Amino acid sequence: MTEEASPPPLDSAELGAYFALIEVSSLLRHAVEQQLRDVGDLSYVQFQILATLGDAADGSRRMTELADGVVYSRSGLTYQVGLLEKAGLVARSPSAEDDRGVTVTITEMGREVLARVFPGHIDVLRQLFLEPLARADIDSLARVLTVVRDHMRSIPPRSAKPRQKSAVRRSITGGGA
Amino acid sequence: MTEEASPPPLDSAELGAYFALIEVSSLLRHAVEQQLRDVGDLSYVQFQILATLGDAADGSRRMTELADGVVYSRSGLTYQVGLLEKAGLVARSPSAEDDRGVTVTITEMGREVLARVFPGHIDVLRQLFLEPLARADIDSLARVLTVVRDHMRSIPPRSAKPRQKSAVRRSITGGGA
DNA sequence: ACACCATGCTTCGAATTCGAAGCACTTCGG
DNA sequence: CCGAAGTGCTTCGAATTCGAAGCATGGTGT
Repeated sequence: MTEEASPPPLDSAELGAYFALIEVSSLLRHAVEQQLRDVGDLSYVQFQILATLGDAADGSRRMTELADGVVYSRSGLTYQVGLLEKAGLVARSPSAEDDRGVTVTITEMGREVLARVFPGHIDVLRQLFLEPLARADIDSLARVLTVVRDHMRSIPPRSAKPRQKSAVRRSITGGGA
Repeated sequence: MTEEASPPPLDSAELGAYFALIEVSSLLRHAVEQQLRDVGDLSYVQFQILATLGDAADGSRRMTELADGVVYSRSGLTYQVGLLEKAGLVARSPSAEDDRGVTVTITEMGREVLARVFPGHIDVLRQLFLEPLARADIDSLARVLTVVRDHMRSIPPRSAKPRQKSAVRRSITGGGA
C-alpha cells in the first residue's frame, strides 16, 4: 500500500477549472431548484426525470436507464418515481420484453407540468449561467464538457459491481464510522 | 398574470453546455465521494470544509464564511462541523470580535487526514476529469467557469438579505497544499 | 441606558438520500 | 429440464439534508 509517492500537484488552471466547476454547478443547481419548487412543486431530480422522459421518443424509459441518465441511485430513483406516479405525472408499467423491468412513461399531466416549469427554468439559466458568456465561450464550454462527459461515461464501470453471495460474504464493510 | 411571453428557446450549444455541466459535476462528485470515503472516511462536504480551512492563512474560518464557500445550508454546516469536531479534525471556538460568531479551526489531525486523502483525490480528478483534455481546453474551461462563478456570486442567489459586514471573501484557490 | 431589530449559529422536524439486502425473473451450464 | 448465477427493481434502515423556529449577541436610534 501507500505506493502513492506523491502525484504531481495540479496547476492553477487545473485547480481553477475544478473548483469553479463544482461551485458553479452547486450554485446553479440551488437556484434552479428554488425556481422549480416555486413554479411546479418539483425537486431537481423530479424535473430531470420528467425532462428525460419528455425527451424520449415515446416518452418512456426503463428505470435503470433513467438512473444512469440522471446519475442517481436506483433506490433513490424508485422513491422519486413513486412520488411522481402518486402525483400522476408518470406511469409505471411492466416492461414488455423483460418481466422484471419497469417502464416509466410520462403522462399528459407530466408534460403539462414540464411545459409550465420550462420557461422559468430557461430564464434562470440565462440569467445566472449564460448571461456573462460570449457566444464563443458557450460553444467552447459545450464542446469541452461534452468531451469530459463522454470520457467519464466510458471510464467508471457503472454497473460492473460484482454481487457477492451470502455464502462467501465477508465483513469488509469497514466497521462502521 | 405573468409576463412570460415565451422565452426564446436555448440553442444546441447552450443546452449542451448546461446538461454536460450538470452531468459532469454529478459524476465527478460521485467518484470523488467514493474515493474520500475509502481513504479518509470523509464525506464530500467534510472534505470541502477541511480543504477550505487548510487553505486559510491561519487555518480558520467563521461558520457563515464556510457555508458560503461550500454552497451549503447553515444548519447542514453545523451538523457536519459537529461531526468533524467529534472526530477531532476541527475545533470550534467563540469568535474573538463577535461573541455570537463561531470560529472553526483545522487541527493537526485534520491536516493529516487532508494530506492523506489529497493524493488520491488528485488522481481521481486527473483520470476522470483532466485526462481527455488538452492544455488549452483546461485553460479555457477555467477561464469561462470562473467568469460564470463570479457572475453568480454577484447575483443575490440565496436570500435577498445582503449582510454586508466586514466579511471578507477569500478565494478557495489560494495558497493550496 | 433601553427598546428593538439585524445577525450568527444551533436545534428541530420532515423529507430525501444511499447502500445492502430481498424478491422476481431471465439466462447459462450441465 | 433443473439449478446456479446474473439482472432489474423495490424495500429497509441509517445518515444527511434543508428551512423554519429558537436563542443569544451586536448595533442603532432616541
